[in-house]
Amino acid sequence: MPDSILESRLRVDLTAVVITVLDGEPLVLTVQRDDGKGVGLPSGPLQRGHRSLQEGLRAWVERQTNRRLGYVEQLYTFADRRPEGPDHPESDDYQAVSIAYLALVPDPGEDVPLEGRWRHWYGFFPWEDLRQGVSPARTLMLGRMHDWAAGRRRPADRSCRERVDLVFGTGETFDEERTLERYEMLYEAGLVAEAMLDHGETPPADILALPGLPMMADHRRILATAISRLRAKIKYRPVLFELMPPAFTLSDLQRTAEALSGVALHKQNFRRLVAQQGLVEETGELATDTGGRPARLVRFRREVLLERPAPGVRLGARTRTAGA
Amino acid sequence: MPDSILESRLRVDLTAVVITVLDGEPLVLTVQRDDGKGVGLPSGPLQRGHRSLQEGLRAWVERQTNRRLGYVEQLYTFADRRPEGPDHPESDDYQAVSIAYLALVPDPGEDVPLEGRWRHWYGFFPWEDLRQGVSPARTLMLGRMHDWAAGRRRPADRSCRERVDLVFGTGETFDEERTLERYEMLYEAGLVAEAMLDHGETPPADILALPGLPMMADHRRILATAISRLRAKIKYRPVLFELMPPAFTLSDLQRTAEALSGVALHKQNFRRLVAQQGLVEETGELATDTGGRPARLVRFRREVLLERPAPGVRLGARTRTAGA
DNA sequence: CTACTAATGCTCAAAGTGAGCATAACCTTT
DNA sequence: AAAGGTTATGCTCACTTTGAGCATTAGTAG
Repeated sequence: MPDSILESRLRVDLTAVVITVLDGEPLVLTVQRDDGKGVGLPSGPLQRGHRSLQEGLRAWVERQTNRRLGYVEQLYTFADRRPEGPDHPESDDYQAVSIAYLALVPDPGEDVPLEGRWRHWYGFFPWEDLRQGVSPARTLMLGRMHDWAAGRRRPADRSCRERVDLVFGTGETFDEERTLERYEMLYEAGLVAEAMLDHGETPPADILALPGLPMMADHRRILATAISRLRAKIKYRPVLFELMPPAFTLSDLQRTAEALSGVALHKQNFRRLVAQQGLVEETGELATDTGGRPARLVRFRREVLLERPAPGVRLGARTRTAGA
Repeated sequence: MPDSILESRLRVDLTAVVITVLDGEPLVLTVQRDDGKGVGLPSGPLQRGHRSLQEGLRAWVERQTNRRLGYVEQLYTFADRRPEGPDHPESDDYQAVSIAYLALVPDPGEDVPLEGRWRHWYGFFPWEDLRQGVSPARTLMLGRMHDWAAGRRRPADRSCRERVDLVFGTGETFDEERTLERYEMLYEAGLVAEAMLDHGETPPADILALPGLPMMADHRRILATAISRLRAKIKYRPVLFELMPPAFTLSDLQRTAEALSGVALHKQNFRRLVAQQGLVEETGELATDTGGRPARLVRFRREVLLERPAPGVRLGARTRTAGA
């Protein structure tokens, strides 16, 4: 078969995971699709007139959110396939290629009308929030994964159960960066509603009742990709500051880091790392609304971007939580 | 203007950076374009029948190289624009979206006929090889960058010269992961032939005479992206072993690590790190062709992929080279 | 004035890292 | 067979980075 017949032109979509942190809670910008497909990420086709992929995305999101995006980085490119349900037998064609981006905006406030809505990350991934130790949602999902693992024989010498424990982490060994792996494992186990929807089935009530809101198409997977990337990246690039106001306290910074990483951090060590690396400088002012001793206000030293090779906010030790 | 008019369907290309290491030299698979565009990376359109993007790429490269790809990872998605030369005034359309992948194959040997050719990395990026200390090519390019920096006034307080020194590294501070940044800086300075070709001009002889072979379109940039990613990744994922034969010596492994990272490593510390992390196990055999004391042969412990969260080959200290 | 809260300062042991000396086991040459 | 070259491997030691926690400070609320 000559290639020219097989080749096809495709729609190219730009999809945005727009993240912010408000009052210590990580939020993602979502849109509600009219066609009943549910909650999704803002997304639009690459158009003539977009000067570049990233410019296309910026234009697209700014039109929707009325605010300029600061930090934007490409995440991953996915090929959406037509659903393989009974309606589309043997459909071997792509619907679109979708290029996903991660964008960070500082505290959005409530002043600007949004076409779309900020939602909590952990509404979609309740098992990813370990800040208060183990959440009931995490325990429940881990239990379900163990049930699933028990009912499987894997060819590998490592048992499936061990794999689950490794990826989900038992207590101290939770690796916050493996959000995507955890989602994919849950998907494989059929514990997320999308796994059924993708096969054209209606998820049974007991799946829908599990913690974790679904999203349309593969958007929850894209969000998981974004979370994994962001959790890794804050450690070696100063992206955290893209989410901060011009002046902030070290505790604010730590709260933001904890919001994203989903774990509680050791306070003294966190500030030691931030201070040692010269990531911030004092403004000279104090924040008096702390409830305790006033905190010094600091600002990000933009110069470090030019000075140091990998100036991330290394997170340091976590605080030990009883049952985490 | 309604979106539907602006929307366009595009060709989606899959581009592969296929890497191997042979006798301590890092190689990349290239193809020579008939149309006189020069050397490029293997690349082909996404076709109906490809089950996924990655499968498309695998099929595509396997057909060309007659060997299965092992490790494959998505690199980045680029939008190629129509050249803006005099022939295409105001052309505001994309030629294609190109999704680039990084693939690793073990020692290719010479047995299989290739449509394409393995070429040395450092033929395209001579300034990236610091294994023997500073190369003349690096000194030359750094000097040219200094000339360029001297002729510029930047608004930032940091001088342009300091930025150059930071990204290129002076002696001890060379950061091997910043290959892409260095390439982009050279591009900005007009010191790579592509910078002129992209503007429809013929590069003058003195640019073409500079070290570093050009590639067609933005393929050299894609290769730089791959090198940056790979140099970073070997430190926290055991991808190095994708390039090794089933049994190898620790010196072989180190040579491969040095080939990729472009720096010479401290031997004893390198083996300490590899040993401590349990990345390899002994086969019990010895390699007697070392020229000195025979080396123990080891194999990669695939189990570590399941055991440890980030089992990379941390590179450890570099050997101090006189003028590096 | 006291209790409470959060910020900040400081210590200390354990682990990880950079650098280099010393020894072992093979080969080739004398 | 001994000497000398070459590479592999073992080990030490100072220094830095990290994990963890104690102690003190400076506000607010009663």
